[in-house]
Amino acid sequence: MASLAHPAHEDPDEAARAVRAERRTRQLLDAAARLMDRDGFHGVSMQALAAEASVSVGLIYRYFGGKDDLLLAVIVDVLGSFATRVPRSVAAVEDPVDRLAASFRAYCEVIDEHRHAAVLTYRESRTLSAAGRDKIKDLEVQTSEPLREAIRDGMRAGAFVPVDVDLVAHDMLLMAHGWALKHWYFERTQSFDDYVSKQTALVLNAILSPGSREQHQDKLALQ
Amino acid sequence: MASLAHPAHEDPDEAARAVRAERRTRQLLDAAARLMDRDGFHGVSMQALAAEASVSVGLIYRYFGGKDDLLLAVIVDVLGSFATRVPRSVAAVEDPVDRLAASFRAYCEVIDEHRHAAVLTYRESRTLSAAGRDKIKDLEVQTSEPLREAIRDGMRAGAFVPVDVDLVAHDMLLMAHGWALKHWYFERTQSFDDYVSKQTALVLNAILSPGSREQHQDKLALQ
Amino acid sequence: MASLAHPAHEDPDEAARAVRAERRTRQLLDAAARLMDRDGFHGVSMQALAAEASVSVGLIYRYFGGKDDLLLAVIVDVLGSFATRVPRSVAAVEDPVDRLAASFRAYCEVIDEHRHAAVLTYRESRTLSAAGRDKIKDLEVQTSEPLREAIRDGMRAGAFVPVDVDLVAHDMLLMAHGWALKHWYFERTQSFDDYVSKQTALVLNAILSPGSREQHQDKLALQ
Amino acid sequence: MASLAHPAHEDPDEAARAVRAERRTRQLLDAAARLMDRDGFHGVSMQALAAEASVSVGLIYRYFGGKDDLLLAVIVDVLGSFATRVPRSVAAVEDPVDRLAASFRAYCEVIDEHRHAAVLTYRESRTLSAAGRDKIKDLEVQTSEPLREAIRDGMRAGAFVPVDVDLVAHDMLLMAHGWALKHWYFERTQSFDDYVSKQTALVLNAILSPGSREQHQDKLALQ
DNA sequence: AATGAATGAGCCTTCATTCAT
DNA sequence: GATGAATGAAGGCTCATTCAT
Repeated sequence: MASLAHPAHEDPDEAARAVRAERRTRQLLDAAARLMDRDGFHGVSMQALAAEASVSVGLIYRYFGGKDDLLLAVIVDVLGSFATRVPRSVAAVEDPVDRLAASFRAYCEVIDEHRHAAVLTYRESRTLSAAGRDKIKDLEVQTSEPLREAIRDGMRAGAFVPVDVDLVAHDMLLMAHGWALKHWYFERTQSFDDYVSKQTALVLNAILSPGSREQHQDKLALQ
Repeated sequence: MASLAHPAHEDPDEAARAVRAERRTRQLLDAAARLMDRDGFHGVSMQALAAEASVSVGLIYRYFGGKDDLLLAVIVDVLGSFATRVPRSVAAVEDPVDRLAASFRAYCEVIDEHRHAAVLTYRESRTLSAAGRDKIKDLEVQTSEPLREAIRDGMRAGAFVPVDVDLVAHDMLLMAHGWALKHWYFERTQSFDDYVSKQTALVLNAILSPGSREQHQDKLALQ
Repeated sequence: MASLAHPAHEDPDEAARAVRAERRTRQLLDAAARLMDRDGFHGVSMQALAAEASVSVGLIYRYFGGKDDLLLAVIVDVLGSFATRVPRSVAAVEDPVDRLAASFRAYCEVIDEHRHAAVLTYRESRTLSAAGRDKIKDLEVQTSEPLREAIRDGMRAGAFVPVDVDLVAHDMLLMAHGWALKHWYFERTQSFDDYVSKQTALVLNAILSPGSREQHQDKLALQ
Repeated sequence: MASLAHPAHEDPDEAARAVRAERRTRQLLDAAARLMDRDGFHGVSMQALAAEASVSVGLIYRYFGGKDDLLLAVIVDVLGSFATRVPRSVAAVEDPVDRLAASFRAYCEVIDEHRHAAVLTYRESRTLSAAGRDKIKDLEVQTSEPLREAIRDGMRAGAFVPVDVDLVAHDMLLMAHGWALKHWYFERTQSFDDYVSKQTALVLNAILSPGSREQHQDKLALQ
């Protein structure tokens, strides 16, 4: 915000400060995600967080309004990764079917990387204020837009049979989160790649129109 | 002691006491599920719980070892409903495809009825002791057995194409829980029945073998 | 009290009741002493006590006014043992020196038998009400009277040199209690008999008049 | 960290902090001893203690692990006084008899000054953890070493007749504690000095060898 | 006389938050 | 900006005591 008022190129001090602030924020966000994943939101004390991030307790309050605020920030931060990463992975893909597959894979990758924070959405949502919860719901809907778009495009192009777009997108998101939620179960029996491929195959088998099946034969193996 | 004089099943005192204890347990379990669903495990104080259940704080500790123990009991209680209800709903169904559909519907029904407690599994698992977590994992696996069995039978009978049984069962469980997890989202756009029918259709479209599709035509509508 | 109003031989019911009450009281007092010795007054709950004594919690309140009252009763009970046992052990002993030795031995024996409760006097005195504390102080003074009397008689007879009677009696009481207080230390190096003999020898060496030493030679060995 | 830039003994920050911490610890230890003496360990609540020490409840936990830990610290603190004060009072005394007398007087003085805390050893030992109890036993043994040494030296030099060193030392310790334990009784009849002199006389009368009595005539008056 | 379910005040402890330095 | 000592409200839990049966 400050950087909007005083453009960086006019005040080197300001700029340096902004950079430092950015770094601090990252440092805290990462430490928080790490700890909250391990011990749950309520299992992490501000003092433990300060220790993990190697700062003083007081400093956390310079960057975040309080513990709840921090939780919200952590969750928003992950959801932000989807908004950044997924469109990037999909930008060049024309074919809607390939795009759906690529989006799904991108989701799964982000979740795999943030397995920490991904589950926080499920676990700690009740902790947030109504306002925070609404913000997250919005972001979740926004975030799954690439999936919905691919499905809609595919339907329009006749590659997919007509389906309830929201429902299918929701299922795919659930499948992506499933990797984090039931990681304890699947990690013993299959690799991340197996998981993604098989789930993609299931979805495509369910919604691909008869005429498109041959073209995407390679993505339909269920086992 | 009394049971030596009068066999346990006849002793009116013993029996009356057991009944009262049962009622208390239910009363507490229900109040706990209700409150924990609304405020999260950590958002519920034992005093608030006592008030909700209209008992004193101390009494809770006669029936449960502590707050953690109570959470575990609430979760186990729901999982127990699956073990009781699902097999009953499915007992008479011969055809594996119908059985899969019926099982899924039964799961969804139980979850719909226990929407409170169902999400606790996701939200509060980190709170549990390692032992408690293991117990729940076991129960979850046991609980999803009817789904897996139907899928296996269907595959053997040629009704389903070959699939990763665990994965498909897991996806269906996720879909069932999805009704509770994203209830805030779907309740505005569709009824419980719609949700179940469409999800069933998606699964069957994905795994039904070409030869069986005609026979189950009525369950394949995706919209 | 009731038995004073209605002499036992006139009302067999009353008598039987009194006997049962007596037995209950003993049962509770013993259980309390046992448990309080092991876990300290505050470490014993009324429910634990009830269990140890194989009665219900409520019943304890029929016999004692409450927990504090029970503690007082336990302590008074032990102090009562002194009043009963010590004079009996000493009744026939004429010689003041022998009487002092016999009294001391009797004290030590009672303490050894009630090692449980003996330490309660030291440990839990602060728990008692002022009234209770005063009662115990009185009993303690009364209780040590045999020692003081022997010392006084011995001084009068010329067997002991002139000493501060109260102080010597107090020291001997302390020595007797020392067996309970430091039992953990001495039990490894000496028997009860050794302890009593040596302590007696120390006292006699300290206060025996020169002219009486020869006569009590056998009680003066310090090692 | 600071100590890397400025050696610990020069760093004013570090030093100031240490001093403040020291002061706090004293403040808490003293308040605890005072209150626990008056009301017993279990009679003192952490809130009452905080009030007495004029700090917040939470602060106590920065300095001590908990209530039990604090009790242990109070006791260790007193026992530490013995280890510091007694040897100092005795350092220059050559003659074993004088040394024994001086040690005993020093013990009594420390106890008189810490009358509060001294009795805690007797009263609350059962409250401590096994580890804490062991630590205290060790310290008690260590602490009484000056007495034992003086007795041994005196025996070797022929000033004392042969005695059970441990037992005599134990008795003297008991006598010293007696001043605190039965203070309510003796304070009415005699001064601290009287108490110490008479007790010393009793011990010396008991164990001084015939040949040394004349030389220590002045310390043998029993009344 | 006896039971034991039920109560609720009060305790120890934690931890989000503040503020003087 | 940064620190960390200090605060105190609130939570989980225990247990002496009561009372309907």
